[in-house]
Amino acid sequence: MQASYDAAAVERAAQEFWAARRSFEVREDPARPKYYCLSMFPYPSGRLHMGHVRNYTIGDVLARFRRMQGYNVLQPMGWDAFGLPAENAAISNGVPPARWTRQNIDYMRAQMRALGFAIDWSRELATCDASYYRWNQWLFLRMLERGIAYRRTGVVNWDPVDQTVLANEQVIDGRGWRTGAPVEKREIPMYYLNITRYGEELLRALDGLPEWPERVRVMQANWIGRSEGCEVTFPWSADARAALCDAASPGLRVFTTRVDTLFGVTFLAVAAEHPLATAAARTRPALADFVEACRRGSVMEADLATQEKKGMPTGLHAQHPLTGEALPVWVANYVLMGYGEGAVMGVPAHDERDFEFATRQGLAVRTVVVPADGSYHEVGAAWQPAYADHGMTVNSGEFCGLDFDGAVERITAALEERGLGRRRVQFRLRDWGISRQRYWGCPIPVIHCPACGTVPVPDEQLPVVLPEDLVPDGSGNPLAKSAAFYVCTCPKCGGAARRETDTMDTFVDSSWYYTRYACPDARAAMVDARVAYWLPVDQYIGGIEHAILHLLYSRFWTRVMRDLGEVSFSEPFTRLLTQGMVLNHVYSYQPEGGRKRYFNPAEVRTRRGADGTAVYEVAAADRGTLQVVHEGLGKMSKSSGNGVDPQSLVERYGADTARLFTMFASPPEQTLEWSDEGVQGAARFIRRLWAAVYEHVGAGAPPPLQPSALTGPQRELRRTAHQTLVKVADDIGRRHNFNTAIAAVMELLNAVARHDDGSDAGRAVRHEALRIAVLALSPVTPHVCHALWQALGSQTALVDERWPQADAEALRQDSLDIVVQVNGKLRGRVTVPAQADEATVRAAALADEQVRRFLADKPVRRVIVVPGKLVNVVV
RNA sequence: GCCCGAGUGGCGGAAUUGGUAGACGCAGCGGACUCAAAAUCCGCCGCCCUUAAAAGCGUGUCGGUUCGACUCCGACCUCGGGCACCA
Repeated sequence: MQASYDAAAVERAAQEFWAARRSFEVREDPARPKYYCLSMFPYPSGRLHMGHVRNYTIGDVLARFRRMQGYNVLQPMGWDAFGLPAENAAISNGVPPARWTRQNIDYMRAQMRALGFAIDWSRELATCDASYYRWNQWLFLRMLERGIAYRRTGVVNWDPVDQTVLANEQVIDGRGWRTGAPVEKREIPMYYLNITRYGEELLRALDGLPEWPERVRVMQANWIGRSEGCEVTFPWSADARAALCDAASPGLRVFTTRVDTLFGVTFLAVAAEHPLATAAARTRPALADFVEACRRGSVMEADLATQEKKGMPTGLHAQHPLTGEALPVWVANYVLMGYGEGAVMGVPAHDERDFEFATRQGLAVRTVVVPADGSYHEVGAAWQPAYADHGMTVNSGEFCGLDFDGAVERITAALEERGLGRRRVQFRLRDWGISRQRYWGCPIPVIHCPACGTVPVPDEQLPVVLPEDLVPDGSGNPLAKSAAFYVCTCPKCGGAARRETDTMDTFVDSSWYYTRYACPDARAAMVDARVAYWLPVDQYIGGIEHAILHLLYSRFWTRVMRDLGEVSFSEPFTRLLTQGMVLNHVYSYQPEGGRKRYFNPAEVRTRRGADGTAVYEVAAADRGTLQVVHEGLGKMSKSSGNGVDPQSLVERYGADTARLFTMFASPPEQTLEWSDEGVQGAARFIRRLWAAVYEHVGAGAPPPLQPSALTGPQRELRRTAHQTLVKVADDIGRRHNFNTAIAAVMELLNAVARHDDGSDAGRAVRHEALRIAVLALSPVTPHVCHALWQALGSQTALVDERWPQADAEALRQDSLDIVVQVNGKLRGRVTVPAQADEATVRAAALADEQVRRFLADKPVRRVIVVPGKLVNVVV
């Protein structure tokens, strides 16, 4: 054994050992319990960032721990290889996305190997491989057959200068990112997946995911947004009927959850895209301008929700379904075409948005619900949240004096009788639009024939292969300009036809990759029998930012596969761990009138200024130093220039130090603050562990441990070691708090360092303690532990070692320290035998001198004894 | 705007089911070793008042429940994630 720790040599040796033994390649083994441990696959952006290191280290710790517990552990890895950044790179440097992506994958794979993850690389896949995405296409065709996939128009961001569709990310302050032109909305035909068909099931099944974080389930439930309400038809007045020229339309249909407020309706409002708005705009230029104005701006919900509530009357009317009153119909920008019917009934007295709108437009406010406690009888001039509460109906004709449930029931019945309403469940969840007008994605397998219409590509012609030599230039999809791609013959009539040039949303790729890992080489089918052994995923690890979309789409896609008989489970991920972001300090400098520049914290030096406050400086290229501003902590990102390159970290300290620091600095669900000093602390601990083993081994092999013949301090160290075993297993296996598991091993090493005992028994106890420390830390720092395990004289490889049971005899305690409080304040401590009963503990507490001082001569009113912990004396 | 989180010493964090607030680490201070520095080892380290001890105060703010609250409840403030075409 080397006297000093050489991370590079230790890590190379361990990785070569694992590679030669193919330690992490796994097969189905029905005799052993399986554990499928999966981290979200990365987008191959070029290099790993610290978020990846954190994500994959968490997964690796869990995978290695479960392996030690005897599970047959699968930990695969792959690449979410389609997406926008490859096109952006192509625009700026002319390299085809395929080449850029594959180079990035090669580089990042090497980085991952250097970090020593226990990955079965034989299962690696990339979503840009035709052998993978052909099954996206195959399943899409099955969905098309069943009506789960369908075509309709949808709204997109349109850059009028580049003549291209923009992603939300490419819209900055309502303008195109490259052209700066104001973005417009445009309706184009797109493919949708009918996820709302599964809305009810996706919502209910959340209850069957007890090992998902509560907040993720809540977010998904809110996203699905099931609400029970009523669909109400307001019959057209003559003016609206005339304008619409649609005899089939009986009236304006709205959805409401508050049909109890029906008598408070003073106006109706429709979205700018609603057919009535279009019809009314034909004869009213001002309204046409307003509708046109609503079409400008982005399609993002956050923008729509924060914009000023504007509206304009259509001049048309519809009739109240029960009173026949003529109600004005407005166009309002806060009504969304995508939700419900694209029209709402306006009840200013009992809905905050309607109240704001009515106040601004001078529309009437009619109170129809009052609280049971009589706290108000009339809605006032300023909005109060209580106005939206359920209460008792008033001013509602024959429906007065009813509570919410009663009013809903009777009013709905009255509407049903007239054929103007019915109960309905409405979801906030919308169908999933998967068409992207982009090149670097999975082609949608349909053909447009002038004679036959839209024709699915026959299965035997799959995959529709994406050509890999095209280079996007920012002016639209190059597939749409590539005759070699789009010119084809119709599979039905054999005539000339045009291939669909839209590609699929990359969320499709990531909706089932975890299933394919079970059988990455299956050629004849999407999945095969091996899936039944490995799936569902036992532990999924990834960023909280995926809490809704990716996880919901995966749950949906899995159900579609289930209904097609491809898999037999409904939920793909049994346990979910959502890791927090990695943060670092942000430093910037903005010259007057110039552009703000960011500086990496590694370049910034801190010193005390004349007044004692911190001054931050960087060395300027030309002369002297430049004073920069500390903006606080921010997510590590290219744009803030505050990233830490894992590569240089591994080169400087080794993979184990990188892994140890990221696991120790904070619990996985919380944000992680980068700290160079913390990294050094992690490196220091590994050196200390190495030195302790080196020193111990240098004294020769100790004799076998005789547990029954130990001194007090020897028993104490042994107890600490076995307690550590229990705590680390619980912290890693149940709590996923790796930071406290590591702290426990640090405490054990501190105890070993204090254990200054050269006797045979003392050395035997130390030997056991060091073995336990190395074993317990091995999921986190596998390389150095691999070497130390050998140094401690083990015949077996650590990677094949089992997690030992703690020795109950070693854990046993003879006496306990009990805390004594007087009126809830800590006043003393007493030591009692471990078996002492409540009366003994109580007597010992009351007899304690410190305690008696605080009791003085006051009568004891009550004594609370918490067994094994504390006594509280109340006076 | 809507939905979901988080706030504890100089710093990262610990306190697992309502029961000792500050484990472990970082930084700092003092000491040992060294010609010296680095590394390493030992000790101290919430605030306040103190020679010291003891007392008092203390988990974003305000209020409540309880013998007892970082933990539960209500209101507020600040920071972060998501909002359907970034992944």
